[in-house]
Amino acid sequence: MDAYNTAGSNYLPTAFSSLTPQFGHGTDSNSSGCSLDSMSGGDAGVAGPRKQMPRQKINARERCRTFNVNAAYEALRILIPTEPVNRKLSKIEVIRLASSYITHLRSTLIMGTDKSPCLLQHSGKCKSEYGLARVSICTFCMKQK
DNA sequence: TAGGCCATCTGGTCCT
DNA sequence: AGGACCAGATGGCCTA
Repeated sequence: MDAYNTAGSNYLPTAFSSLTPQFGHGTDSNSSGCSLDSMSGGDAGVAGPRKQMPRQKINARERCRTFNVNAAYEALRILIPTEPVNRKLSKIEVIRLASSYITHLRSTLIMGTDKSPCLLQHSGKCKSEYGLARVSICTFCMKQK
């Protein structure tokens, strides 16, 4: 299931390999280290023979956008506890684990304990705010011993 | 080698 | 009109 990990650990985006992306503080989506000036370089030679000017610009902008998306992923990624600690999560793992981690933290708040709060909450004593007793196995509860 | 993950390109759509 | 966003296609890299 979660067999995919660490695969792209040292995967270096070709267009950004020279940029040394400033991951980490990507809360500001506009200023997270991507500028068109620095990346509209002369690649993208795929386009037609001559009319590549507008296409290059669009491609560079899209690369910039992808860069910002990845910065946001990275910002989220570092908030998620992993095992081992430096395990690189894929994007889909980031989304899924962030979701379950938020649920876990919310259960911690509600139950007032960090000892398997999700299991306690779903054991029947306490239902969610919507009255639904969700049966789920919390990765973060299981991790604690 | 197959499958997973990813970056990039590209065209379409929506918004300002 | 130009920019932002999105999804599909494509090809490369990496691991089992």
